[in-house]
Amino acid sequence: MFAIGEASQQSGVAVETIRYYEREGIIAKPARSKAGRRFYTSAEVSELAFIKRCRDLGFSLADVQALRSLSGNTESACSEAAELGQRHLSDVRAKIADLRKIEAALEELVASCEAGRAKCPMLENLLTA
Amino acid sequence: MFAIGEASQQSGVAVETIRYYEREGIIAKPARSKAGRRFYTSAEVSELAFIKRCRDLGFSLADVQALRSLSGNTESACSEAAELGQRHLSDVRAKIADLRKIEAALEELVASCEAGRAKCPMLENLLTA
DNA sequence: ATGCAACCTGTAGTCACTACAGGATCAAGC
DNA sequence: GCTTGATCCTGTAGTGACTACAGGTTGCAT
Repeated sequence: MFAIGEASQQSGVAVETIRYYEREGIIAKPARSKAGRRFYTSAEVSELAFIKRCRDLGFSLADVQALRSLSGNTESACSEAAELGQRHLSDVRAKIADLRKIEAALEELVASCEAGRAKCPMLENLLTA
Repeated sequence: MFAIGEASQQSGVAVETIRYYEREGIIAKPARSKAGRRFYTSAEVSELAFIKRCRDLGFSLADVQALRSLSGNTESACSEAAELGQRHLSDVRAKIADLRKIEAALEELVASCEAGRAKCPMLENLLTA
């Protein structure tokens, strides 16, 4: 059994975030000491680590819930998980494409900028595009 | 003078968002009709369009404020604007790099997934990485 | 006994909107 | 003059996923 600080260190999820997950019903309420302190089993710590890995991959908490419910259900879980992953991958690619457009536009804008002019080409562009 | 709906259409900023910008002090309070309806000059509509262009490039509202204040001040405005742009460009590039890592990880995870197996490799990976 | 780190609850703040609810006003057609 | 429907108004609450306190309690080491 691990106190919340230890669970945090082992899972990589911040203490405040663990409490937040509990409040939001994303994880089950853990055991408590007589004085009211939370204690986590190693299975619960692993669950937090699972959530962390999913979040690091950019899955929403709703997706994480869905993935977690799949991990119990062996029947066709894999294709559903793959679908969720695929959909998220598409989102990520769309975001990359958007950011690349922004990157190109910013490069052009910044490049057009030379110090000391009366009128800044970057600002002019933004003002009158 | 344009009503808020027209100002919205011309600038591309949603009506609710225009009111939000006013509440937050990002734009000045516009003229009002006797009945209390907002009316915008074409200069104010251009200002909204400027904000829209900046937001579309991913600048924060704080950055937009900074850029706007620079557009009045000709002295060294350009180099400051360029600096702001450069910094934002770095942020964008960092985000792209993050998303590319996520993209690669997701590709691998999804590729490892084949329907019908008892254990889903994607879920296994997420559960026990 | 004392100090301090770690824990507790509860609330409010972040960012940039977005979505109502519940009502007032305006312009156009009949 | 009346009705209809679009547009407008204020004010508040919700979004996602945390993060940051304030103000207090507990646990452990010295």
